[in-house]
Amino acid sequence: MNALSSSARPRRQRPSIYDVAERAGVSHMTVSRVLNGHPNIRESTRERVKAAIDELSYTPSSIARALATNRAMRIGVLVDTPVQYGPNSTLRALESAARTAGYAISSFSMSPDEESGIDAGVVDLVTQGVDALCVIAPRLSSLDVLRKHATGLPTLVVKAEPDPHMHTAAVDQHAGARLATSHLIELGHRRILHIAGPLDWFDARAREQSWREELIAAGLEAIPPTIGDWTSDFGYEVGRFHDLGDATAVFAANDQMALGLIHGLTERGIRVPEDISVVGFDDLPDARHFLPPLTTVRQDFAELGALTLRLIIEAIEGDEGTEHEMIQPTLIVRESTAPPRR
Amino acid sequence: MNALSSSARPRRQRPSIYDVAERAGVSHMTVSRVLNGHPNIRESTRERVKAAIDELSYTPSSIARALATNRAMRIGVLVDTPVQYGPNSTLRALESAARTAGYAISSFSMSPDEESGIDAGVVDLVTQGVDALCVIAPRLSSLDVLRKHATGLPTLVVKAEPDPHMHTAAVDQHAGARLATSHLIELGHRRILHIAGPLDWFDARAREQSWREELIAAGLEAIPPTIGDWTSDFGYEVGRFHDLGDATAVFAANDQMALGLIHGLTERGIRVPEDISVVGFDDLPDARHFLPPLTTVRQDFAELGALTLRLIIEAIEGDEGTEHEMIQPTLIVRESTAPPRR
DNA sequence: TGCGTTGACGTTAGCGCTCACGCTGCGGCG
DNA sequence: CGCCGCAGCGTGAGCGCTAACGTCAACGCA
Repeated sequence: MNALSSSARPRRQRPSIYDVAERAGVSHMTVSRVLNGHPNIRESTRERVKAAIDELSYTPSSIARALATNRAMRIGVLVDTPVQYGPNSTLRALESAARTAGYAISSFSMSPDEESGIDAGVVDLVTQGVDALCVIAPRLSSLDVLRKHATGLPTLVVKAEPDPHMHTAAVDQHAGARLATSHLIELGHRRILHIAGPLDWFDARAREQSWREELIAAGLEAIPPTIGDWTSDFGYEVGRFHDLGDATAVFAANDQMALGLIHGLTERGIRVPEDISVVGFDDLPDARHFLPPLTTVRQDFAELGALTLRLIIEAIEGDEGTEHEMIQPTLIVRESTAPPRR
Repeated sequence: MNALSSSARPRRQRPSIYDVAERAGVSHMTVSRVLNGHPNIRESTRERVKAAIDELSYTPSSIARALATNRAMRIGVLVDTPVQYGPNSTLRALESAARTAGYAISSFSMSPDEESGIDAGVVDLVTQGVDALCVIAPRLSSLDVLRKHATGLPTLVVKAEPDPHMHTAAVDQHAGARLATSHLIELGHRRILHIAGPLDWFDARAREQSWREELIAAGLEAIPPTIGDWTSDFGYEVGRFHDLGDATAVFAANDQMALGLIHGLTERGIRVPEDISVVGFDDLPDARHFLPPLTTVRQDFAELGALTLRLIIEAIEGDEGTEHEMIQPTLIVRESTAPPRR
């Protein structure tokens, strides 16, 4: 220790492990061992140390620990448009799961309007010294960036298709879209439109693709989908102004576009579900109070967060190969769907 | 430097400042100076160092820097129920503002269902070594906990009333509630109900109080408000089952309760706005597509985030007294309000 | 009695930085 | 011509921890 130990430590900052040690009459190393639950510590000393710890109300510095162990116990999360319900919920669930596992989260949000791209995010998080990277709701282009950067960190992407180069976890988007589409088919609909999300999003692609496949499997025609941007504004435009032909049902790629769609249709005098049935995707907490209450596909984000974290930790510790796991969504039938009248 | 410098550094981890120094043929200190933009570096050496930096694609370790400077460049944010639009937007805006100022964010979410209270959050963030604390959308009880813990860190609370002990910033909730209420009064309504948020939330209290005051100032009676929980489910209950007396208008403390309320009213055969006008609070991105599109009070969360960050940084650097600043909300009139028919 | 073993600690070095110095050479000035 | 001063670097030490050893009694066992 240094010379001015017992008396004047310069500024009364947070107490260090040495302060605790001195107070308990042991070496700093013993304190460290107590903190980390090592064996071979006499019960009496352990208690002395613990007493000193809360007399000083000492908290270990995770910064110093990170420097010494080269493990920050921190996971970096890149998340696209976290104002959206899905990404935000996933992030929250992940944060909660991470905390119980002793990990902290650093999230880097990318808005479409900000020009701070995924590159900047990766650099930012690497600088922060995270132990792993997780990407939520990525665009196709994100993966190229990730591959190019080659951080050397374990990386997991939340997407519904496996990837040869990274770990993946997701709610099964394909199954969800099939659920929605087959529900409409079973009700008797033959002309089923789709309002897709931006097709540079994996989730949007998956939903569009499985909608199409389900229609074809039923011997129905897949009219080219309308490509939206996830917003209720866009759904409104479609409902208000687009030519819907002889369609009797619409599968919207998320609840917000479904909401806007219903608004637009209603203004035009088209009733839901009497004239047109509408299915959404996500099950927003408010979807049950839309007018009419929305039939939609529910994703269990809490479970997704837990699953994601589990895979990330496996990747940090083991790092054998690339894993892929999925969670099954469920269909929630409410009042925005009905059999067609014609 | 240590003996095995030039050849075998044990494991090819991230390069350190010494690797850069060696490659540029200077001392580590010179590299540090270049990194921090110190003067008194010859232009030629600066360039050599910069070249070495991106040949090695070196990124400084913010962990080591934090340990050395005792400044983590990190702000800890405690946020209540971040699935809600308001708190989530504030958090995002704060994150974005913080990043451009060179700060990172550690957020600790408290859900009502998790028992991880604010105490746990404070300890967690202090352990992470944050430079300041920020509390978003707090309950009354949170402040007691904060005061009790006495972290010694600069602390800012997002609430509409000044506090003698901490910095505060907020959207002016009182002004917002007055805006909503006076709008209804000006339309000619005399019996104006209020569905409040949980009264242990500062924001809920402020809105309730100013609704009341505005009514009294206009010589109207303030019927005791219904106390809700922010959810559309609750709004639905009220709309569907509560006795509304001879009220012709309702001011809901947030958009979600307004949405549920309209749903409930509609099911009961009460039309909005013909029979009852409804005003919300928040201006959710989807509120313009509710049926009918919702009249509501908009809060500029981006500006709030920027303001909050500015005050926090002032607190970290200066720390004189406690400041309080507010942002003004605006009323967005849409179709859920109209003059009463009687 | 001698010696290995083990429990219960202490000592030292080092993680990647920054801070406070120390040192050198060169220009200027009395 | 001597000396001061400053630009332009380099040298330690130390931030709060942990990993890897060292140490030293007590104990067991042949």
